[in-house]
Amino acid sequence: MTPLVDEMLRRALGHALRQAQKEGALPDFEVPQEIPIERPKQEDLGDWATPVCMQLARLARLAPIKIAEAIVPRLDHLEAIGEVNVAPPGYINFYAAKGWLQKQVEEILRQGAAYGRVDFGQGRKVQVEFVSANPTGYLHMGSARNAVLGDALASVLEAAGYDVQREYYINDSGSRMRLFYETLLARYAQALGEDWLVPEEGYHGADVVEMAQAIAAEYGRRFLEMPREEALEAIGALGLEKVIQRAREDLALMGIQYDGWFSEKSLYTNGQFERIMTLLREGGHLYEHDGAVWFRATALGGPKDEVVVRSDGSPGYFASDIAYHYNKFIERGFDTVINVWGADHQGHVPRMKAMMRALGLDPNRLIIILYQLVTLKRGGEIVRLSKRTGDTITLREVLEEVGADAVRYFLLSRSADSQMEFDLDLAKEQSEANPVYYIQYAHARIASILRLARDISYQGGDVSLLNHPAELALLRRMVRLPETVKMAAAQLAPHLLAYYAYDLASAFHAFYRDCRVVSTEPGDEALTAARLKLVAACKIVLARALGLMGMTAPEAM
RNA sequence: GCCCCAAUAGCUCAGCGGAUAGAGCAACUGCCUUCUAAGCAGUGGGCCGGAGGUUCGAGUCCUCCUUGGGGCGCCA
Repeated sequence: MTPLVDEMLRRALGHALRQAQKEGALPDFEVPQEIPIERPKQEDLGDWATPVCMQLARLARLAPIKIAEAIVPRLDHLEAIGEVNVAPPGYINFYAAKGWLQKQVEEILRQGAAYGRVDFGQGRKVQVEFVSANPTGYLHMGSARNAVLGDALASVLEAAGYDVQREYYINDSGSRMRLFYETLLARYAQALGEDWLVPEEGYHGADVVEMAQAIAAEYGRRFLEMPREEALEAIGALGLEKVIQRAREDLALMGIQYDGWFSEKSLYTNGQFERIMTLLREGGHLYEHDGAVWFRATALGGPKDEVVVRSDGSPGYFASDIAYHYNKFIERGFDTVINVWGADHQGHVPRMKAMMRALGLDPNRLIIILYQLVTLKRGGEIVRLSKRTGDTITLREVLEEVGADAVRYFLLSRSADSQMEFDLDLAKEQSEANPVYYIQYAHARIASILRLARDISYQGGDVSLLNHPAELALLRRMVRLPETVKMAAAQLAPHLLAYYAYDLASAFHAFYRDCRVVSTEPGDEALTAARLKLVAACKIVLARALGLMGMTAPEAM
């Protein structure tokens, strides 16, 4: 675990405030629970700052500057902090101690890939469920943002000290699947020369055609010779398997590995659904109307009641969701569950919260991350994404065209609730001047330096020689990884990583220009060793930031 | 009609209620005999959609309006 400077400052400030009150330098007032610590916008104003004295001015009935002057002499000494000063209208500014910055090089090298881990989550069990697209065809570009967000969020939470499980929910039950199976059977028949029609509401994409052709090639006319229901079931099972297999492959191409794939159907075959219905009925949350079973969501803050079991006896997807979340919280014991959904599912959120209350669970333990939909552009035209009309661009196509790293970076560098355009042509054209390469290039440059210095031993390098402004500026960026991880976890905002990584790369490139690492000048051996240590540590931090975003850190470009 | 998200530089977007609002792309000017020029240094570019309000302090919070996206099914 890496200790966080901002937390140490908070403690020191709280202590100093109380001390000043005890000694009569400040009047009695309640010391705020959370003392704000910020990063000043301009570097010359310090590495950390607190505006707390402005907030306290009214409570203390003193000028902010006076409060600051009472606090500063009573601050505990912190190894990380050098100079402390007071600036109008009442800021306390803290400057990182040079010796501490230099020492972080050793610390980063010692921690290696573990650098940046913080103890924010305290081991709490969190599940991140993401993508979970209906298995009615290949994953398309619309799922990419979900995949990237969910995976990066999971990585960030892991680094922040949570016990994280990544899960994919397979919606292998319900009316959509029926349509998919019917489409597949029709396409299969077509592949065998039969004159079948794809259902009007079915899936008209090329992916189903492809799967049907593969099945026809492998199994021949077998499914045409069975009764329709039997054929649907048999070919459906094959289709589902192909879709899931393809999803696994596509996600693996982006470096995404799940811990669990959860089948919706299993909720019905193992009695889970029946148990939860009994539970809800006993709790008085269900009633019958027009032959359907309804959930009384309005009694629990929902905008309207919801159908759980349709009048034809088939459970709706909300029924599954209730059973599924019961399983997550009660049976598997997650403290928090995060579901990543497209904004087109926003209407489900209130009923999910109502469901939590019905299960006797704190609704805040279920966090739904809604991300705004991505509009895809090609040739200046907006591509409408719809699985059913078949007007799609598959995730695979985009990965092959643009590359996984670029897809991840672009989709990750915007906050979830901003709508965004993804211009395929632009992403390809600009790939040379792309931020992705800018960051990766920094990593590759370091790798190249370390290759050149292969025979130089720098273990004993003296970090106190790192005094050049560019070296210290780089160090200042490097040591921000832990707090960036914490902030990204606290705000569930992995896009902060994208900006951090860019900043870090930028500091490295500036350093690279100003400071020669491997020097052939006689007498430079000690400085060379120190700088090799610095860049080796920087490489670790860059790789870590890239890794958290699921991007590769190339050794050469 | 009601609900959710957004609106910041020409374009794409950052900006945890605090100091002089930032970055990339695009435009313009310089820099490769030395560890990768996919780089560096610099210039120009802003009534932070509009109107009120809260606050010592608002791009950030609240209300209303405008514009764009998405919801409001016995679909998911």
